[in-house]
Amino acid sequence: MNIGAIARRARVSTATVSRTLNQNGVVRPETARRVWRAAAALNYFPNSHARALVSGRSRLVGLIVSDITNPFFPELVRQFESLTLQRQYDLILTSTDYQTERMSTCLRRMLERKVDGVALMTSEMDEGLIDELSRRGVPLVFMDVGQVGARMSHVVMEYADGIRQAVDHVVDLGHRRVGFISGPLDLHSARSRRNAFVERLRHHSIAVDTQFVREGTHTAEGGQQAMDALLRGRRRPTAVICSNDWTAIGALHAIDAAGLRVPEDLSLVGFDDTPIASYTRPPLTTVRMSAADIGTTACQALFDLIDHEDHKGARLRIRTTLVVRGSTARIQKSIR
Amino acid sequence: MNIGAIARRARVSTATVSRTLNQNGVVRPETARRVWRAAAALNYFPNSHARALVSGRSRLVGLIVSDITNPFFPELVRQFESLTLQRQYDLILTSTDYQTERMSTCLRRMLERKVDGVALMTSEMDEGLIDELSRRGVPLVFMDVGQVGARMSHVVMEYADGIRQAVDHVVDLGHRRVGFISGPLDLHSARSRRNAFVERLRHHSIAVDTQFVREGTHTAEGGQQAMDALLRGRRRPTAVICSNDWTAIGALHAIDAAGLRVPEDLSLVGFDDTPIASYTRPPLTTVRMSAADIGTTACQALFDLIDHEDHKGARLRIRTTLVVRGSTARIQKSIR
DNA sequence: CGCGCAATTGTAAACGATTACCGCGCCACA
DNA sequence: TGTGGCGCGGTAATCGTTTACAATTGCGCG
Repeated sequence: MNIGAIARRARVSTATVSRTLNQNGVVRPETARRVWRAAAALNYFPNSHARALVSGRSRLVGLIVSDITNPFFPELVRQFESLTLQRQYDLILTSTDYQTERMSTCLRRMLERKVDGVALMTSEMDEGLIDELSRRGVPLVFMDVGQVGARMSHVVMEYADGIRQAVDHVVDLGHRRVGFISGPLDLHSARSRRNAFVERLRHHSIAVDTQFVREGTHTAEGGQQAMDALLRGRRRPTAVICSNDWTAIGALHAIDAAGLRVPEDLSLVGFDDTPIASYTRPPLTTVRMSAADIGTTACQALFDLIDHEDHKGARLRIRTTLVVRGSTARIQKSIR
Repeated sequence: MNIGAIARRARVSTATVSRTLNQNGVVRPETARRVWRAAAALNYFPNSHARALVSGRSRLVGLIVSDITNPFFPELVRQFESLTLQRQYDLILTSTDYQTERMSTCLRRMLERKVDGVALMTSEMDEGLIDELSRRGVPLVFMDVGQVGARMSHVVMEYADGIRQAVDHVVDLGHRRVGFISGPLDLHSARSRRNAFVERLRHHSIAVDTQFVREGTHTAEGGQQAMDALLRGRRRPTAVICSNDWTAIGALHAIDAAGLRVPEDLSLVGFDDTPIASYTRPPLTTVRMSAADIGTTACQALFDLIDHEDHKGARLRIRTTLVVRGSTARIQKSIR
């Protein structure tokens, strides 16, 4: 079931078969029909490896994320995959599981597979391999953390802006004792959110109580523990901003367990606006950062690079919006 | 940077290079060292397409799911991907988005890519292409719905058993007016859960009130609407079992909005035990069906088929466990 | 010293496509 | 009638590996 078999059956050469099937080159309609018939009869489909070998292009793109299990990613992956499918490309998905070493093997394998481009959203980086990719002219799209340059674009998430919106929101509501539960601070994205928080409080001339800034893990468990700690403190915040929705969900649990109510006793803000945010009790006020947008933007950026040899690389920004739901309210009384 | 360049640099033939790099065939240690040095110096890595072309094997496996966005899948994908990585295989991920046509194009592309195996967890099937795959001897692992045969295994989820556990649980707690919110009934998996529900009630000699059995959509929204309908009914159930966790979360919302409490006024059971289940208010009693287990099992089954030409195909069962949390309680009073 | 065998290494044919290049008719035009 | 051009289609090189088979080398032994 290769091109040769078709050629024999249609009594033409393999060159003609190729020309017909790819609709390039000129073939007499009558001949073409014979070829198509033969191909159909033999239930032929091309061998993409042979194709890739000669053309040097694989119609394969890679997507590297740190952890698909993070509820932020599925929507991103979905959009990305959907677009690659539309373009008749296939998608190789890998997760680094936050390990630089896994990142390296993934990249290396992409190199071996001659992927036409790679999009990556992780903090783990292997500079050496990234260089290698870029030296070989493989288009690269970074999300979150990365650079822009020849054959590489960067999708920048405006975390800081989102956090500013959140801070402004609770300050508007009269809160002055504002806490923050960050993600793991070895993550660039977590640090930048925390820093933005501190900065924005300063901007409002509010002293930052270091007791109010806790490190979480971007998981519900981490949020719960951090909130526990906040509630045990001598002074309590009246509003807490979380580095992501899951942290907020964990925090919600801790607050509940302490017998306090949201938003009456404590206002709570999440980040990401994952689907669950509308279904917590109360529904979560959160900073929306559309994973779908990011996926779409990144994929388009990648194909821009793939399609245009001379593309310079671009910096794309993902804006955030504050979604006010039920977990924040005007300050009513101070706690303790 | 191909095998020929290394050969020249190491002053050997390409055959020797290949033998050295693949560690098969015998090569004098001294020669091997020269080859390795040359390979390292040239920063060589093999072209997997050329390899695949000659060997006929691609070290690529496909994973087809209906919708990565369904919170049940990420954990499954993660495990699956993790195992394929361990085996030095790459993973092509595609979602069908519940469309048979997308399923077809995905399968066809896998065929073209000469994947060494495919695992699929969707209801959409293209019998013709499945036959094609199996005729070409491509190992297939079905999850949820499928068949077992030559070169194909089936990971069976014991939905019915899980539903039985759920029914028994609420019946044990004294409930007799038990409702059910199903998934979309065009899905095999949803139907089998609903049927198991009806059957098990009968087994307890409890009449099945058709008003109590509602169709949802496996989403929070669907659960909310279905629960709204249940609560508006003349008679209300005192316990409701949901076809998945998201449905239960939606239901929880509807109950909340109606001013009722879980579990005092109404017991609620979910299905899947997705991560959110422990973080709802109250924490959700649910039937655990470990997505991680499924991913692991399916991947192992797939590699069993890949590794053993003569493997007959197996039927693997995924057991369920009831996880009792706070959303179910002994019946206290009837509503209305 | 010559032979046989084992240990190495080289040569070249695959794998399945794409494509540059060439050849063959045929027609129009001078 | 010769010739240039065009439409069509075939031949064969090419992509980067693997591997069957052949060739070479070295060594032990009679």
